[in-house]
Amino acid sequence: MSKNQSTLRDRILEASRKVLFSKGYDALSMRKIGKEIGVSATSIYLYFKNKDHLVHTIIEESVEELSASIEKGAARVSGTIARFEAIIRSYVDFALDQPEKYQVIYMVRPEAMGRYPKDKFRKARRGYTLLESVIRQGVDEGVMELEHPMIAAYSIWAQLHGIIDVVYNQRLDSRIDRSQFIEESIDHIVQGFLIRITTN
Amino acid sequence: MSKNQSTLRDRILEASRKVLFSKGYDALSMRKIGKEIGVSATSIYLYFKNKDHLVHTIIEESVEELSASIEKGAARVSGTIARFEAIIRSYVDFALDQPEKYQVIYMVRPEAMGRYPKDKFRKARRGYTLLESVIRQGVDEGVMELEHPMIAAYSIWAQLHGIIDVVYNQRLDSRIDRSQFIEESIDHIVQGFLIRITTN
DNA sequence: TAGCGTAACTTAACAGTGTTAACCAAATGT
DNA sequence: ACATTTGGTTAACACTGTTAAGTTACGCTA
Repeated sequence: MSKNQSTLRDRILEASRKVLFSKGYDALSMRKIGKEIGVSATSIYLYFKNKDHLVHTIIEESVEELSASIEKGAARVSGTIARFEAIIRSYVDFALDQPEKYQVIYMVRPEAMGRYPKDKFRKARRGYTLLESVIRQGVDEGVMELEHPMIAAYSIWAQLHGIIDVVYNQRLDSRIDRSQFIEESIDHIVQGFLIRITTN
Repeated sequence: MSKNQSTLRDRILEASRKVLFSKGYDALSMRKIGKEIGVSATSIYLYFKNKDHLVHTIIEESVEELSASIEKGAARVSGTIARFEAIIRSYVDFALDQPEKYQVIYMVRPEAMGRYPKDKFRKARRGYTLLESVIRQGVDEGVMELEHPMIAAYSIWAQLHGIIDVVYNQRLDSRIDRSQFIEESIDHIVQGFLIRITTN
């Protein structure tokens, strides 16, 4: 009676992704997933330790896609600054083009996160690692001026996340045009890292 | 038999604040609040329409305090850039000094938010409004160069939020010193808005 | 002073949640 | 042919937010 060619684990993931992407974390319930794919809720526990584990698996998928997307974007151009900007652009584009996938990455609060720890996040660091090396290159070439490339990389990440977060959580003033806000924000962030001669 | 001098509504808020600040949103349950203050869970519905309304009330409190704190910080200094920096500092300091109060502001996801809408957020805009006017002043004086002060103000807000969010959600690399990260991030953000002569 | 109205609160219940323990049937290995 | 494992099930526990209905006690008016 194999409902489908694909394995049950895959069907669980697929169904979960669907409701997670469309209705959000709170709407994701084990019983609903089970009903959706015609199986008892408890069967999910045969493949996932608990709900957090299930969600975390999906998050990992998205993180992987984001990383890949950034690497691809960076590879398309050459030159340090161009590459610097390309990485930033790729991050933002991913967030805008695939809102669901981006949002699940930041969906789960750290409390629940703690149980499935850091080593899983090595992948997440891929994008940031790339950014850091570009920054390091920029410093060597003298187009950027900063002391700690690693910190700078994380800082950019955080600032971009803040921008996207505000947009998606609708904390923007209604008078502000979404994409204008994003474009100008990117500009400011980028400019904040390039070398300058300040008047005074 | 008045358990306390204070009104029940106040006692509900106090208890809610306590668990919200210490254990987080997920740990906040109507029954627990009731038990904490020796009253049935349903009594809460006499003073708050539902759980969202209760939480929202507490959020408002915190937003109010943040706004006040920023205004106070801005008033302490004079000069446009000093004031610009003071606002940013006040925001960050509030977030760092009163983590619980800051975090509740961004605790609730927008879905649940939708029901208690925007007019309540006018207060939240007070801090941003102040920032916008300072930026406008900076542009007039020629120390800042940007096209849309309103957008810029929102952008700074978002970037700062991103920084704090990353810190609190422990998405930072363990090798990075927390306060160093914050200090350098502030620097970059500020520099991103001051006037400059880029060496191409 | 009796009676009414209402304010403040409670109990019981509904429908849902994550998770565990115990059980069962079919497939597989020897 | 028998034992073991695999892949699933049902029932139950202890929670959750929320509603409806019931109760108690106080204040006001006649």
